[in-house]
Amino acid sequence: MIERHLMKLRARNDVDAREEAAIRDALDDVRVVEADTVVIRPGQDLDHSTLLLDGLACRRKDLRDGRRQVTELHVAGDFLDLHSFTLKRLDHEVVALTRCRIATMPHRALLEITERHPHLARVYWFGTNLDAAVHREWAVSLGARSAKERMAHLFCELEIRLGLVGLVQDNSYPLDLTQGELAECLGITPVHVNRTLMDLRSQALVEFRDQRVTIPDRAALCRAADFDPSYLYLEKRPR
Amino acid sequence: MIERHLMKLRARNDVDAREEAAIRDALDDVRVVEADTVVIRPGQDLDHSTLLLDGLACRRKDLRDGRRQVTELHVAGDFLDLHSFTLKRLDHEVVALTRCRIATMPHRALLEITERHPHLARVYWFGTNLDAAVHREWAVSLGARSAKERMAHLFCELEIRLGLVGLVQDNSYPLDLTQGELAECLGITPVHVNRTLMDLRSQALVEFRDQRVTIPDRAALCRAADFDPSYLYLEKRPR
DNA sequence: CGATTTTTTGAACGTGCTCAATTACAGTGG
DNA sequence: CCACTGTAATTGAGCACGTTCAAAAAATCG
Repeated sequence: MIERHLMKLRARNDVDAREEAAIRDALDDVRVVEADTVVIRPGQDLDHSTLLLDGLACRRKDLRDGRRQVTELHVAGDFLDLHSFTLKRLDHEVVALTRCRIATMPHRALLEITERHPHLARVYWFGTNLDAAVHREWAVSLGARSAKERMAHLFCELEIRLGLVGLVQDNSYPLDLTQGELAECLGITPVHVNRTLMDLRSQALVEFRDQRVTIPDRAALCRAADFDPSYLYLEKRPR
Repeated sequence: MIERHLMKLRARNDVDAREEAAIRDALDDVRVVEADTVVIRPGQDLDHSTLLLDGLACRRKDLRDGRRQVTELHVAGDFLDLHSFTLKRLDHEVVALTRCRIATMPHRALLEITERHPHLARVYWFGTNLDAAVHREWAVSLGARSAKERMAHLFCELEIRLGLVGLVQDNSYPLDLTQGELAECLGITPVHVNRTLMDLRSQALVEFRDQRVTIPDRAALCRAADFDPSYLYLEKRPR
């Protein structure tokens, strides 16, 4: 059940059996939410954090006039709002983009973890800092990269993040997003997403069809994206 | 010396005398760095975090071809890299934009704080999550707002953040940035910064001259910026 | 004061947007 | 199985925001 979450944690940090048990104990409620459901509303008082067991979700901010920006995509194994443990309310919404299986962890349980498992507490603090690193990279994409580079960059990021949790097979991974949703991630219009996808496909850099991304030539895509994975902190840190 | 830092913390969290003393004890080295100095290089191994006592600094990411994006501006009282406590190296550089006074806090001391002062540890965890919230809002600006809105939004953000540490007087605050540096924050060219500034000034929304920002009509500027300060988490949270 | 950086202005250009229409596709009920 | 419906993908044409390149003016600094 939390195997994907553990895979993600252990890619970067040591997590021993006691800590693993503490995580399992801290989780209580598991439920399924349908696609296009707002899981957490901005401003809502929160007394628990939510772990994504399966599916695709995102953090999204809405402007008054209907414009929207997705600030992060979440894959299986990610906490959707570990930061709510300290923030107690969110400045953004959390939305299920596909049908999602989620588990909740009460902040009370997180508080206990910080007291009884200081190392695990740092691992989780690291987790929120990793989200921030992803935010920074997206800001760079949105501010300094062309539409084509941005899109290539996102496909590279997801290839690594999904790979960590075992969801990449044969240069290909599932991505159940519409072109319109992709547009909200990339800060461009759906029409331009379509044209950019065709452009990338025509160069055999990425194929995006039937809810699947295929990357024929990883090195070429990384080059086109100016992709440097160091912001994903993939090396393992000592305990 | 750390008065600004305490003002920032206390705007959002309770910090008692014992905790204040722990912060003072944890800080050791104070020094001055000149304007346009790279304070922290990306990838560098870090065993301490750096607190900005005075001056203006930023987090900046550089692309291979010279393009750059600033992902956050830092004012007096901000930690420049509290996240390095868990990350141990940064995915971005930290640059002093003006002459800065900085103090360092060894990670060893931070580790002690997390063990001896769990509440203060959460306050600092909150601090890194606040940086992430600012990153998200910048992503929204870069992805979904026009150049004019972005610029107005940044001036609103800084008005609040500098206000918290006592640096706003009479609708006006110091901002020692060139138009070129502003361009790197906003993801537009220096030429367009110039034109956008003239546009904002012609509508009497903002005046930016002589390293100072003046906001004649705060409400009007917020409206033009679509500014909603809730992402800055200005309400005080219970202990 | 001369040297250098920053700001300002102009004109042509291009990436990505807008608006609109068409095509493809998936789901639903008859 | 097919007509019907709604959503998503695709294509086209004109347009606009912001860029690029270049030069001039102004401010800053030694």
